Amino acid sequence: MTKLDKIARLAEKAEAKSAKRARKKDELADHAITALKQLGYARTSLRDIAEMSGVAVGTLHYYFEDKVDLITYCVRRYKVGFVADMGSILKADVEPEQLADRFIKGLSLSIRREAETHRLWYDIRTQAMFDPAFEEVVADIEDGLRDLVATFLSRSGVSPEQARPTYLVLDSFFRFHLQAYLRGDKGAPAQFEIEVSALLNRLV
Amino acid sequence: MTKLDKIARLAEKAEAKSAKRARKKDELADHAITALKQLGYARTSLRDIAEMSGVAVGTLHYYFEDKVDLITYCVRRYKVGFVADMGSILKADVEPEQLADRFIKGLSLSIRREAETHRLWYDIRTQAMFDPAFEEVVADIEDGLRDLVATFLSRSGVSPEQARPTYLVLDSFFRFHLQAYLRGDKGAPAQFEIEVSALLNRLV
DNA sequence: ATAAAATCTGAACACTTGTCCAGAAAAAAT
DNA sequence: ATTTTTTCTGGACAAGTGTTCAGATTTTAT
Repeated sequence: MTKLDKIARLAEKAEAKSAKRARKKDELADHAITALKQLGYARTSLRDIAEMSGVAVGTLHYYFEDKVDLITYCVRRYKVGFVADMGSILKADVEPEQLADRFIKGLSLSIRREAETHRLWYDIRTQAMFDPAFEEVVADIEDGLRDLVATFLSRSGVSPEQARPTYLVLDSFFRFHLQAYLRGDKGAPAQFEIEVSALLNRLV
Repeated sequence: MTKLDKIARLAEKAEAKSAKRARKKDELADHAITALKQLGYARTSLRDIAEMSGVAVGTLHYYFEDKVDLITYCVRRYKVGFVADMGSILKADVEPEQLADRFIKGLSLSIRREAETHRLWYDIRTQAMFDPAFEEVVADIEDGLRDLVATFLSRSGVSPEQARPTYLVLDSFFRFHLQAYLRGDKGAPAQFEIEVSALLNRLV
């Protein structure tokens, strides 16, 4: 066995190790998210998360620097997933007309399915107004969302300059009907579809 | 002195007393707001507020039921003032063309002048997604804001049905540029004016 | 089988939180 | 001037917070 082989073997081991650690981090983050989306950022303690994960408090600190590190990791993880989900809708080969419809339906479905997770996003986004520790992750995610809208618009033949304003408009309707849905208004997602369709038709 | 006179006198006293109490409540609330807008809902303790008011913690409980009561009182108080301010702009006798301009300028000025207070509003609005105790005050204020937009639209000759969607759009731009402004982007309010003007011109 | 390294535990720490309340201080009524 | 009522104080309380860390446990390497 040459020296290079040895080094390669060691590198492999190290990688496998950090991959395992990453998997465990994600596993913990997933449990943390289930806790966070129920209680919100301020009301969720590390003990809540530890209990939810079936793990001792110390373990959380073994994997995450501190509470902020844990929470930003969680938010990033979930929102990346959301952007990917919505992105896959746009990748499917569909006619431009159907595209907008699918996009909107995807969003309204997400209100129904992931209402609690989305409210966590709005919680963190608001926290960022007070705590600079959240500024970066919020800006990153908001960029991702804007890009998502940009690809949607470019596929619909609209100038990409409209990405930011369109994102903002979509977001405000999304947030409003999410709020209504959380308050018990089961018809909110359908209403969301109607109102946003009307708005996009005027734009596209 | 007749018996009726006596009763009237007593009623007067009672009224003066409760008026005095109301004034003191408002005084405390104003101090509380200065604390809340710096730290946000979750991070502001009753001790912070007490210190800011130059008063002992017990005094706060003498005037307010509990923390939620105090905070909702504060939010209501400040937002009512904001709606009144904006409403007075609409009451002035101006041409419809100037109206939109004035309205937008008023909003952008408020970003500059009351940035911290507005972020408190967004904080509470998000809290309402988790804590039903805030649902009522948030719904009330949001109704007030929608009505504000409605009167603006009716003066501009736009169907009042557009009030809700227009409010949502204005809100999203307001929130976004407020966030940018708080992050240090001094040009955000001006940008807000430009973007919203473009949007309203298309609508009006 | 043994040693070493990584993983995990949960008690302990120092601190903060909202709330309560006996009693002091001030104001109002008599 | 005296009593009654209102207003206010600030210490005490129980519960909860994030963080630390010595040591137990498990996994990995030799």
